[in-house]
Amino acid sequence: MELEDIFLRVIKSGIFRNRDILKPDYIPDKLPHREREIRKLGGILAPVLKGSRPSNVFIYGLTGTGKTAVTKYVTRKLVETAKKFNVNVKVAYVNTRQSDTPYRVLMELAESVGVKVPFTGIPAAEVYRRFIRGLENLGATLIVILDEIDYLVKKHGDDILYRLSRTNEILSNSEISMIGITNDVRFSEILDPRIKSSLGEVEMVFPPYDAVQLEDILSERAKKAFYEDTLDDGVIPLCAALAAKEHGDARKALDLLRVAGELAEQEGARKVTIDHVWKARDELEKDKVSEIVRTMPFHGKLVLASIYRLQMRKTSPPTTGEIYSEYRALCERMDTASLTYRRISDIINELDTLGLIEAQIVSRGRYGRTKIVKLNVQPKIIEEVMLEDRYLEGILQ
DNA sequence: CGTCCACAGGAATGACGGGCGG
DNA sequence: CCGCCCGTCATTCCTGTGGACG
Repeated sequence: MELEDIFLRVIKSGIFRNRDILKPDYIPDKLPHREREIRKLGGILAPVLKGSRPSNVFIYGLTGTGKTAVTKYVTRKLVETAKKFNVNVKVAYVNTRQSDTPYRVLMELAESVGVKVPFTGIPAAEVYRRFIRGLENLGATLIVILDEIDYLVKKHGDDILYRLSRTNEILSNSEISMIGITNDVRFSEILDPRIKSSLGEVEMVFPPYDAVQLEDILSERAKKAFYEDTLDDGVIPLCAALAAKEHGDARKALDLLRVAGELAEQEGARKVTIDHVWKARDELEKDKVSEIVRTMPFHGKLVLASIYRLQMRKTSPPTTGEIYSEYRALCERMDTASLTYRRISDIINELDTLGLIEAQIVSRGRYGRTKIVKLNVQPKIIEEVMLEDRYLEGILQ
């Protein structure tokens, strides 16, 4: 198929009215099945409009349960209202998975109050001081949203949470109030009790969506995103069902629907079909994996290849020890110095957090305690992705 | 009921490159 | 330009542990 044909098809296609509505960062004006949460969070933050500091809030919920969307939605409305009543409210949104060091978090906070800070070179304490100074100059109430906060704490401890939670004692002209968001249900267990009580003045839990609710969400957005009669009957239910299997992840459901639409468009189809949804599922997985693999350090790729090889060869899922010897053998073949066992153990954990594998600690009694590892993506996709890298092609054989 | 396997994963430390402030 | 501090990756050394086996 010629490239120009694809362009023409997309131009002529009557499928998408506005595809941005299905993108993950789009915040709709209606969030179905989250009305209760919106009202509750709104109620918690409302006191800021009368000049008092809102309680800190802690929000739990699995990925794609609307935590971020609800928080952004409510704080956006809050800022709008504050403007009308001439109240000085600022919102700082930090995703601590992207900004995954205390330094970078402080940097983003500083930037949210208009202070520029270099990427590195100065002590974190100095960034903190500049942030405080910047905030005092504004004389505002700053609502700090720390999204995916468990990433930061697991990697770097809860020091900055402690510091941030006590910042109000230093401030005279301003205030901060915090919203912590996490998808780790057991996160509070690893927190220092002092931080837990100050950060979790109010706690909210976002339940997963079920398939029916996901259908509502999709239908709501599809009305605006697609032209009428462009979706086959089964499309939305299938997207919803697939996402419901992944613990009711609405983001996943929207991705599926959007990519299915894009595939239909590129084919020049008049309608989005169930088939497009299945293809979309494969494509999303492949994109995820190849993105991760591309940015992974070399030895991470070798470890992943080792796991793949073992899984193909053996019937029982491999353990850390087996993976390590396989990895050593691969290193030898590639004429590369191997890393230590300890490091590989960490890399396996990293692959786990990235979602490429699923690692589970098991005790086999007399025969020791280890971690058994399973690939969490289709082997076919690992193959495709490894072939893209010319240093790695052939490594799977 | 104690032992002991096969690891998990914490702590300390070091090498290294980037980007300051002086 | 230098010295300093940073984050990142890696090594070394280490203590901790669930449960089948004897």
